[in-house]
Amino acid sequence: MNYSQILKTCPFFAGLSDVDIEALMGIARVRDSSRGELLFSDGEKAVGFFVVLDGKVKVYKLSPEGKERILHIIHPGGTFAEAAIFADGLYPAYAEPLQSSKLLFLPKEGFLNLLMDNGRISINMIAGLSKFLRQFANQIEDLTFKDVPSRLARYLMTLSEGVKASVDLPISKSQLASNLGTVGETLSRTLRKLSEDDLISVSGKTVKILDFERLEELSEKCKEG
Amino acid sequence: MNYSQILKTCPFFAGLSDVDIEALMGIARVRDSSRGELLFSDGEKAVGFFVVLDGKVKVYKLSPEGKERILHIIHPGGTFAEAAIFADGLYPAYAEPLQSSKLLFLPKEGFLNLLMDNGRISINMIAGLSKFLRQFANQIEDLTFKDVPSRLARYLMTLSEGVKASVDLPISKSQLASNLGTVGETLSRTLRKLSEDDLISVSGKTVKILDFERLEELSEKCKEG
DNA sequence: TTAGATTCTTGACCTTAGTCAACGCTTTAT
DNA sequence: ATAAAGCGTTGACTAAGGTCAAGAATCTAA
Repeated sequence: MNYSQILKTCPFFAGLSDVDIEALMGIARVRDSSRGELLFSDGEKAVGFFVVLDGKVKVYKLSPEGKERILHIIHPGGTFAEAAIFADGLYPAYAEPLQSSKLLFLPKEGFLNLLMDNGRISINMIAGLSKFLRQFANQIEDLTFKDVPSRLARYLMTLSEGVKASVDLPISKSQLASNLGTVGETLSRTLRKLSEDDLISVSGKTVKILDFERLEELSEKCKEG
Repeated sequence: MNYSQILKTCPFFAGLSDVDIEALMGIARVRDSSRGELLFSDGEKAVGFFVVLDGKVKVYKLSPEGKERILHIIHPGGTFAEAAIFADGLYPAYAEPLQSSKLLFLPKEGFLNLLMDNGRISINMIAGLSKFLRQFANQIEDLTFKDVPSRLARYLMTLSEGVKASVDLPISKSQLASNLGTVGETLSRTLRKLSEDDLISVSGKTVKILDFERLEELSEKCKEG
């Protein structure tokens, strides 16, 4: 199987010439990793970053008491920890696969050399970081302005891309709760409430959207708006 | 007054050669802006980004009801909106000076051209974005794991750099509240509580730190930890 | 100085959502 | 098949912190 082909489909490598891709592949290592295996820890020295080829990886923080808060879920084509090799040289969080995953590891040293004289790669990297930043800004906005039902509604609308009437949650409900900044119990209750209001119907991991209009409204609504 | 000299002291331009700085100055425009003047709005097309030479600028989001949440306060030497010209080409928030400020405006077009064949500038940009990302991740962590007293304590410790016994709040208390993800009333109560516990003493904008040890402890503590 | 406008403080109240605990359902392993 | 573990649901309780409203203090301008 040709990894270069996979790479071309992912945003981070979009628009790169074959030569650039080859250069990147030259320094990359493929790594298979199974569910629950710790890829790196918060505070550990950053030696490189990852591209997800297959599977799913969660990046999360841990409170001193051991409660986890998921910052991102990375799907195939996504990258993670790319900021770490610049910011302060330490990984800023924990990372582990949610299922068996195939990863590409790009070591810091080699990558920095490539960047220095490859404008295209640099710009892609900048674009990727900018999008991340945007995502984080939205998360912060959500956490301060929106309550749980509203955040859940936004999540569902995003999943359905505004059209699909039926979506499958890509992760477990407790993981989703952590990603939405809440806990399993509250998510459970909120799903029930939205069902009772006939906005959605839930069966296992499958969520049917019954009323796009009101769900959209809810997702835009703010704390007592 | 020589702006190139100022630029050299700010992280975003650190390590650039004189030639690079001149190239940047070649495309930059100086702009004076007074308190409350809107620099750009959320959703507006991004035509460039800014460097603060003098003064202070707040970058904030507005809820539909008009409540503001400050995402950053930018001090001299800092940049803002640099991610906007990459992410989706729109400004992600509002920006306005908290006082009369001197800004440098770098137009998108010219800047992208520079980036394309200047590895050093690209890498600085990447480093800057990475640090931002780190900050945001910390904010999210704080919002989910820490309560208001703890966030305030962390803020004060950062201001005092762990040593200064007396610090002046650089912004108004309600602005600070918004930046800490709370409201004026709660900040006021929290400041009082910390005073009553003899951790600090407050008089106007001046805060004296009476007990570094316990303040540090508090800043690290989590919700019911 | 005085008036007006902000900003800050305080009290009373109320809502959201987190905690704890118990139990049901599903999945995996032996 | 049955145990064991993990995930999900539900109820009762609690507390952090937001809202509203009123008053005090501080700042600004004529």
